Amino acid sequence: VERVTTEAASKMRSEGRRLGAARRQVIDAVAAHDGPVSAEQLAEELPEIHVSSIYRSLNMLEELGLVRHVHLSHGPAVFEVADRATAVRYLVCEVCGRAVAVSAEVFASLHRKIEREHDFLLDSGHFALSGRCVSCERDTHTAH
Amino acid sequence: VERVTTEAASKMRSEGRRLGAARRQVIDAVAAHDGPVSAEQLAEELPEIHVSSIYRSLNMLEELGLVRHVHLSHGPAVFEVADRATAVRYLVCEVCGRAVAVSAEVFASLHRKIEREHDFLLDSGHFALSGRCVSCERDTHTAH
DNA sequence: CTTAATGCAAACACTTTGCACTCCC
DNA sequence: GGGAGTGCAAAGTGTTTGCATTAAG
Repeated sequence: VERVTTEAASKMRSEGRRLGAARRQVIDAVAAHDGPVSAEQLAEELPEIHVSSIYRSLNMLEELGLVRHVHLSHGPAVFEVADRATAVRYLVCEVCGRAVAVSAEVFASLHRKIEREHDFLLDSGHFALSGRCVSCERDTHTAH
Repeated sequence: VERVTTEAASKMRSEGRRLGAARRQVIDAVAAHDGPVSAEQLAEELPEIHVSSIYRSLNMLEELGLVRHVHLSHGPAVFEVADRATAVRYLVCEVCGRAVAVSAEVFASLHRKIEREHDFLLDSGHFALSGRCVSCERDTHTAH
């Protein structure tokens, strides 16, 4: 959590970037969450920082490779620290909206298969995988 | 192509829906494409139909299960006839933006694995999978 | 003739941008 | 004190909605 902020600071300095109030607080806030956060949520948590600065900070942090955004479904993108984002994939239920994180390793053999058969290197983390929890699926069937 | 329109007409009638100009033309246009189309593309092809009617038609066709929309990346959703949409998955290159369709069967074992290990029924078609063509990957490496 | 479908304009959600001001280095 | 960072307002996409009008059944 603290490490992220320090790493961010040095990366930014080494690129001639400065570390203003918005940036510092956005990094800290993203790192403080254990799951992904939307820009709007961050704006609520940091009332003195303007939304546009939050977006700008997130974008620059993403360029530096410290943060990544994921699309869980329709609705806003969500951000999280890069190393967590690369370790995890999200399954989002279309019915209840819940997002469950699963290890990226679950996709390893699919990656290999697609690289072999389609000359394509999958980045299966950028968009969540949608579907339905078995429990929601059951509910829609009994409800018919 | 013709079959889709006929099927649509009967499904709609059986739900007390009417078949106006916009709907008929939207169905035909979607069916005429062999790949996915955005609402805006359809609006260009059908200048006498207003965009909002195109969206309304697409949404209702989706409710009837005749059409599905897919998110290829950022940018607008794209629509295609339901049976094609369920047979195919898209791999979208983050660099060149090209979308390649691959058989849904490629994902069959992943589906089973995720159902078994996470009680989750994957609908791997709603969002495209992003990544990079091997050729684009090569280019970004040599260009650094 | 009744009520669903359409066109149009306005609203909406999310994100980016231009510009003046601020404050980090 | 010079230029990157910030706030604010405004614009930009992509999509939906309210309402008066048209037309399908």
